[in-house]
Amino acid sequence: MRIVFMGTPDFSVPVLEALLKAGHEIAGVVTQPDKPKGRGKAVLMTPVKEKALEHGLSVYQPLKARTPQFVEILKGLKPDVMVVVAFGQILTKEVLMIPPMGCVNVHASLLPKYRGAAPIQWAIIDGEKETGVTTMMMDEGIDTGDMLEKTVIPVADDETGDSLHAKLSEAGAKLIVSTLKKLQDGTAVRMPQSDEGTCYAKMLKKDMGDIDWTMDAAAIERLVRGLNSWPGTYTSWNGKTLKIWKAKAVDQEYEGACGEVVYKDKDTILVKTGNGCLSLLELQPQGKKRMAADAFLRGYPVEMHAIFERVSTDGV
RNA sequence: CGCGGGGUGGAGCAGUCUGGAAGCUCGUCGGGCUCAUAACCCGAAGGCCGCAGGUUCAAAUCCUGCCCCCGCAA
Repeated sequence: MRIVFMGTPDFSVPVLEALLKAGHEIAGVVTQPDKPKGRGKAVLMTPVKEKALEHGLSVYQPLKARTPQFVEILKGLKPDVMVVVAFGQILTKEVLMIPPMGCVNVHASLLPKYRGAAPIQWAIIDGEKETGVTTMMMDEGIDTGDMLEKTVIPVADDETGDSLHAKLSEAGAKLIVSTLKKLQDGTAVRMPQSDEGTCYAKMLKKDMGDIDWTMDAAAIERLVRGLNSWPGTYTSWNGKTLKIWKAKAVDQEYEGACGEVVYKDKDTILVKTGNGCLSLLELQPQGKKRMAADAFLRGYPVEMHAIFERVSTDGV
């Protein structure tokens, strides 16, 4: 089929590659404009743009895909279908109606659960046992269209945002190929989403990673895993920010305040939380590399009863 | 020219301001103690102090240029 692909981050790349491999004709690739990123001020291409250029595809980077000018461009590409994966812009009805076969979206959750921007991470943070990917026909709502196919993926005990991202991205790539085939054959079955059991996975924000030590240890552990590697979790120690890369909830109670170091040996730091303790396993001081707890303790002798606290002073 | 931290034996750090013997906590290896040990005691190996120039009697330390890593911000 003749396809216009819309996507932006890493998650979209395997899907684009799968479409190419399946022999579809990519009439054009639409991605977000390049923005200054990184430590200097270098303008970086989006991952999708990089991959598209590698394959010699035409790339479009509209500031807004809904402008009349860009709608004309899209029409001119004459796609049979548009495949949208984490594009990052909301498409208007006018855009959705361009391809005769409609617009298919790959979404990283088992809809109708976790509609929205960050379904992968929220599934971990909420402690879901399984999640997955769903293909659907897009409509004007955010992730509300009729569902086509699903793949269920179990959430591992040590799952992180990154690891799940990789699994779902790969699953999505396989699924879209199957879905397109069914659309082409006319064997695709549209299933409307029920409005029950939906929830919205709001966009991740940096300050979500500011650990609240009054929460349950298990919940903090899930937060640490879900926000790894981006945006990451952190706390404040001795007035400096300390990133927490890896931590494990421990079912032990000690006397002390939430955020207090209640146990320490040469490779273990236990911090008291609202319920149970959190064992800090991999840390990163400001300006330093991330390191395992034992390495951290050699260079930064944390004292018993030291206090970890929230970075932001206002209660959020 | 966005702001900032850092590169010192295998690991993590101190020392740099105020030049003048390479240090700390570990790890490794050997030996000892012990029923035993990740515990304890004794001993040893292991460093172009990121790279290149410069100043000096003398540079990890001061000056100049470069490379690399990282936090914030986007």
